[in-house]
Formats: sequence, structure tokens, C-alpha cells
Amino acid sequence: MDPIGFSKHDHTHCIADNLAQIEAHCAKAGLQLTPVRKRVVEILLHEHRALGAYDILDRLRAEGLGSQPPVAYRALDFLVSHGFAHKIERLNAFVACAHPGEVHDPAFLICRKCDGVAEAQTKANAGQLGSSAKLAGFQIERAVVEAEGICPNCTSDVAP
Amino acid sequence: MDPIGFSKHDHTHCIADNLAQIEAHCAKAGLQLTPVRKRVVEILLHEHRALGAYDILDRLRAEGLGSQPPVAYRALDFLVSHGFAHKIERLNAFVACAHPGEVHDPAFLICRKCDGVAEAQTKANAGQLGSSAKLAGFQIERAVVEAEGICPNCTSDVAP
DNA sequence: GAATGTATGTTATATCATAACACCAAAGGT
DNA sequence: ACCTTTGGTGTTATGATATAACATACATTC
Repeated sequence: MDPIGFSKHDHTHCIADNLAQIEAHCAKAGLQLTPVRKRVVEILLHEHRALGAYDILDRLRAEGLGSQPPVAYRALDFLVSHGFAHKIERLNAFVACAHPGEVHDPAFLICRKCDGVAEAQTKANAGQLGSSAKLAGFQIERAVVEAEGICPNCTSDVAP
Repeated sequence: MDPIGFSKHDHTHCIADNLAQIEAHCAKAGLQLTPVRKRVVEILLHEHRALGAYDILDRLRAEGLGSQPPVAYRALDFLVSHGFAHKIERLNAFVACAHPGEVHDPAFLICRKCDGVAEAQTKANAGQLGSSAKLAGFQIERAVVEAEGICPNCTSDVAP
């Protein structure tokens, strides 16, 4: 399974490119991409799916980079708060951002067969949700949009 | 779309009406609205906000209706699976459904000041997300849409 | 070189959720 | 009437996710 938008791509380049973008962004913004943080984003980039904090922690532990939950959670907090990763609330898990550095309101397509996660774009204040909010006098600051279903690679062998 | 929850309304009637609808629906569909299940949905209806499973459990315990987590989770599973309540993934908490019995794709507006939750309607396959999914060849089966921000009642005393 | 800020290491614990098994009560067949 | 099936509840134990709190380390700056 290698879904970024669920399409085939050169995964090695995809990792390297994203990492380069992240490093550039950190350098520019004066953010410290420490070994643990870098390794966590590498792990996330290596999969194109959501990983739980404890999955990540297991890998860090195996590499001697930290063994207690706060190590993983702190690295993830850094990545999420700077837009290098996102939390998938539905899964209590984390994915690398597909557009690091850009400002965006992410939406996710989660395949329930292969667990792949694709990142789509939305505008939180446009569309149906924006209309409802406007009507209600509600100011949207952040929106969680996570669709579950079947990705194109799994449509053939779909089982209910 | 008329999100209820942030507007004034006769709360006693709102509870009674919803409960009546739920009872009618259960009777019609041959579902057992047992004492625990009924009490849980009453508790949820009484608040217009999301309650954690353990909050609900505490109240059940105080009334001698069950004291262990599975009691609350089982009742909540029943309510959620039949559309009488919804889980707010962002909060790991539950709200009563504002439109029990009707088929709908709920979306939520969550106030970060007062914790109020309003339910709005969307169509999962329409709009921006639907377009993205279509483009990717992704079949949406279910969508989690949860907006966080400030409700109309809290806009005055808004703090960042 | 002391003070400050930021990151990490570690312990302990909080919070959310479910597996597994025992028990009970209603519904339906014989 | 008796039995069996089905679905709900009671309980124990544990799994899974997440954070508070405090100690240590290391660089920057004054």
C-alpha cells in the first residue's frame, strides 16, 4: 500500500523531498529539528498511513532514541503544532503532512481496508459547514474532517 | 441546516420531545430501550454538550444503575449505533442526537469556551470533501466533521 | 559564569476503552 | 410446563491512549 492520494509514486523521493522541505522550513523559522523529532517525522513519512504514538515509541525505543511515552508525544506535539504532521482523531493516530510548510486546512480520506490515509484540502469556512456556522453565528477556528471508506486500490476486494 | 444548541429553547420540552421520538422509534423498530439506555440518553439530552463515558458512568453509579465502565459503554454503543447519540471524536465524548430517527450525516460545532455542542447537517458526498474523494476515486462511507471555535453566546467574552 | 530558555529523561498516574465470563430474564418452539 | 436461544446486565481484569510533574542537560545571552 502506498497511497498519497492513493496513487503510486517514488516513495524514496517523496520522503527525501518532504524532509528537505521540513528542514528548510525549520531553518528559516528558527525551529530545532532535533534527532528525535527528525526521526519521528521520518518514521511517519515512511508509512503513508496513521501510526499510534506507541507504535512510534516502539521504533524509537528500538533505536535507543527514547523509551517513555512523553518522548514520542513531545515530538509529535512539535510536529503537529508546526504543521509537519496531523493527528487523525478518529484513529487516535498521526500522519505526516503531505504539504509541509504550507498553511492549510487538512481533510483526510481514510481507507478502512488498507489503513492508508490521503490528505485533501478544504476551506473550513467555505462550503456546507461554513454556511451552517455562519447561520448559527459560530466562528470556526479549526475543523476536523475525516472521511472513512474505501480507497481506489481496495475497491476491487471490498468487503462490507 | 439549522444547527440547534446555541439558541435559546424550551429545554424541558426539548428533552421530552426527543425522548418521545426515541421511544417511538424503538417501539417501531423492536429495539429495547432499557432503563440504563433510557437514563443515559436522558443524561445526554439534559446537557447540550458532550459528556465523557466516565462522566455518564458517575451519574449512573450515583443512581445505582451500574457501576462499571462496560455498563456505560454498552449503553452508549446502543445509542450511537441506532443514531440516538453521536461520538465526538475530537473530545472522546458523546452527545445526544438532535434529530433522532432521521437518517443524517451529522457535523458538529464545538465551542471551546463553554463546551457546548451544536449539531449541523452536511452531505458527506457533496461539497469540497465529496469532490476530493471523487477525484481520488475514494468511496466515502462515513465522515467525521467537527468544527471547533467560539459559539455566539461566547463571542463577547472571547479570549485566545 | 550565572541566568535563562529549550529540549530530554524518567516516574507515576490519569483517562479512555474493551475482552472475557457469569448470570438472568424474556421469547418462542415443542 | 420445559428447554433453548437471544439479548441484556454485572463484574473482573486489562489494554490503549495521554499527560503531570520533576530532574537533568545543554546552549545562548547578559
